[in-house]
Amino acid sequence: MTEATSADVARLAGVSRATVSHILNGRGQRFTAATHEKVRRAVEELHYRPSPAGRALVRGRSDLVVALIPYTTFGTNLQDAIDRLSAEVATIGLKVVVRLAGPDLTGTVEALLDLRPAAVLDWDTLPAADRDTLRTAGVALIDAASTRLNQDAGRLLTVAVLARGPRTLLYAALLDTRSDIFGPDRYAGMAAEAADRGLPAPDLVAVPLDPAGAAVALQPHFAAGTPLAIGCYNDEVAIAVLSAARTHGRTVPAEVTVAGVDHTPVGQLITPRLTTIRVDSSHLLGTTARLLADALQAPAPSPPVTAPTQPALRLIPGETT
Amino acid sequence: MTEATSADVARLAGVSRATVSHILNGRGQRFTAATHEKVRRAVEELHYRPSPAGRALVRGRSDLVVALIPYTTFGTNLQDAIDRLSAEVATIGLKVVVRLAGPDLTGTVEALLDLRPAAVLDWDTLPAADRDTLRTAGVALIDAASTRLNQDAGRLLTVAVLARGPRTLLYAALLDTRSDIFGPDRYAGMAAEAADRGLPAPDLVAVPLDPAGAAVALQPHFAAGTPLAIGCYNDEVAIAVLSAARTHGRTVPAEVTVAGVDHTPVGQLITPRLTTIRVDSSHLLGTTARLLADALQAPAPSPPVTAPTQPALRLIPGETT
DNA sequence: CTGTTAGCGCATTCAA
DNA sequence: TTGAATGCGCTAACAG
Repeated sequence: MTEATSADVARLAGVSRATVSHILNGRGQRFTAATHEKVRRAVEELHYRPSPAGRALVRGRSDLVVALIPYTTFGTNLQDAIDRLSAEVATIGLKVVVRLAGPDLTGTVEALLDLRPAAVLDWDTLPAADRDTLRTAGVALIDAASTRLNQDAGRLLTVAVLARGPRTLLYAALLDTRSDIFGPDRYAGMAAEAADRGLPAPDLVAVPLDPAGAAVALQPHFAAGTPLAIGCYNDEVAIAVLSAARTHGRTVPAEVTVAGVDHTPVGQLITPRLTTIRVDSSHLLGTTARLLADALQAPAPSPPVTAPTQPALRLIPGETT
Repeated sequence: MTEATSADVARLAGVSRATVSHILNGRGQRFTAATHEKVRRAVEELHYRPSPAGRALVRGRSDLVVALIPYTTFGTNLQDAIDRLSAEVATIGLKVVVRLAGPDLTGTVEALLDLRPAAVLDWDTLPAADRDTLRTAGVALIDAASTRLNQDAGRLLTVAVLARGPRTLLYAALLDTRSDIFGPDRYAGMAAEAADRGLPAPDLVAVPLDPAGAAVALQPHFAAGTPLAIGCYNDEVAIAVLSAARTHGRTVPAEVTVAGVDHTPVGQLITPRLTTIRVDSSHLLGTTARLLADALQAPAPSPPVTAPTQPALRLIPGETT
C-alpha cells in the first residue's frame, strides 16, 4: 500500500486537487460544509498525509526546525525542553529535529543548508559568520540560549556560595574540548552579584573533569589558605571541585563552599549532597515558540497552559554550602 | 541571492539539465572530460546544492536518517557515536538527524512517517507494531542497540563484582519513567556469566535515582546481612546504589561490591571511585553504517580507517570492587 | 559515443 | 470551485 496523494483524495471526494489543498490549509472558508465533510472523509479513509517534499518544493523550505545542540553533556533538562518544544511547534505545523553540533563546526552550516530548514534554534554554537550565512539563506535563526536566565543563575550561585559569609569568590568553568556555552553569562551574573555586594569579580578557573586534573587546576587557589566560595558551571564541574577539595584535604563547607547548576540526580546522591540550581525550561520554551511563530509569520501558538507562577530558577540547598 | 537550481548550472555550463543531473549522480561516464569540467565549474561558481525537496519528490523519500534516541540519560558516549555516524553516512549522501523519543511514544511513528526518512535507527524504543508500520511504509529500519554488546557488558559486570570472591549477586536496574533500553540484555549477560560459574541468576532490583528511594529499594537485600555483589545498569544507578549502601551503613567494597557501565566522568570523581565498563561505540558504528548501505542498496561506505584492534568493552577497575 | 527531449512526482496558488 | 502553471531534480527514450 503506497502513500495516498492529494489527487487520490480529490478523486475519492469528487472534487479538484485545488479544493483539497485549500481546505487542508485553512483557506476553506468559502467552501460548503458538505464539501468540507467529503474531503475530511476521504483524507481519513486514505490515511492521507501531505508529502513534505511536494510542500517543501512549492514553499521553498522544509517543515523542519533544527535544534542545534551544543556538544556538551546534557541531562534530562534539555531533553525535556526539546520534547515540549516539539509539541509546541507541532501546533504550527513544524517538526523539530536535533543536530548534535560536533566539536568541529566546519561543515555544520553546510549540513544545515542542505536541510533547507524553516528555522534553526541555536544554543550559542554558531560563529557570527555562519549565522549570517544562514540568515541570508532565508533561514529563521533563533537564539535559544537565554542570556538573562544564565546571568540570573550566576547571581544565584554567588548568593549560595556566600551564604556562610564573605570569602574569596571563584568561578569554576568547564575545561573540555566541548564548547562552554552558558559559561560566560553565568560568570557575568556571578560578577554582577559580587559587584552589588561591593566585592571584586571572582577569579575564573577552568576545571577538567578528572580527579588529577581538577586537583592541579585548583591547587593555586587552595594554596592561599583562605576559605573559598566556588560557583560552578554545572553539577559535574561542582563534583570535580569537590574531588579536588578532598585531594587537598579541605573540608566542605567549612573551608570551601560549592554550588552547581542543573540539579542532576547524581549531585543529590553523593556525599556531601550538592547545593545546586534547578532550571525550569518551560519559561524559555514559551518564548522560543513565540519567537518561531513570529519569525515564520505563522499564527501564534496557543498560549501555554502551564501556570506561569513557577519561578524559572530555584536554589536547591545541599550540604556543600 | 536565492539558491541556484540545476537549470542555472546547465545554463551557465552551456549544457542541458539532464547532463548536469547525469554527471552529478555518477552516471557521467559517457560525457567528455571537457563537459565534466564545465559542469563542475558552474556548480562551484553558483554554489549549487541540489534541492532536497526536488530529490525527495522524485525518489519518494528524503535523505534523512532519523536516529531515534531513547528518552534516557545519555552521556557523551552516544553523542560521539552519533557524530561519527553522521560522518559515515554522509559518504553515501545521507544526513543524520536525531529525534528524542519522548516517554509517550504515541505520535512518534506519525511524526516519523511525516518525515519520510530513508531510514530509522532504533535504539529499541519502538514497539513491534510501530516497527511494522514503518517497514511497510518503505522505511529501512535498523536496530542500533546491540544485544551482543550489552550481554557482554553484563558478563563483565558479573566478573567485576565477583572479583572479591563469591557473594550474593544482584542486578540494579533503572527505575524511571524513561524506558530501560539496554537493561534486559545486560541482565541476561550477568545471568549467563553467573550460570557459567555455577551460580544462580541474580535478583533484579529497580533503583530510583534519589537517595531515599534507592535506600528503600535496596533495604530488603541489605537486611539479609550477607555480602552483596551488585552489577548496575549504568554509572548513575551505581552511584545511587553507593548512596543506599552509605545510608544502610555498609562498607564498600568489603560488604558490598558495585560496578557500573559507561565510564562517566562523575563516576571517576567520586569517592570511592567507581569500577565501571567503558563502551567503545566505533565497532557498533561500522556495523550500522554497513547495514544502512545494504538496506538502501547504496554503494558500501569505505571501510573504517580506525584499527579494529581496540576492544569494544573495557573494564575500568575502581575502588568499589 | 555524446548529449538532449520530454515527462514524472506532489502540493500550492493565480487566474479564470 | 477549478484548470493550469510552478518549483526542482531524475531518468527513460531518443537523436545526432
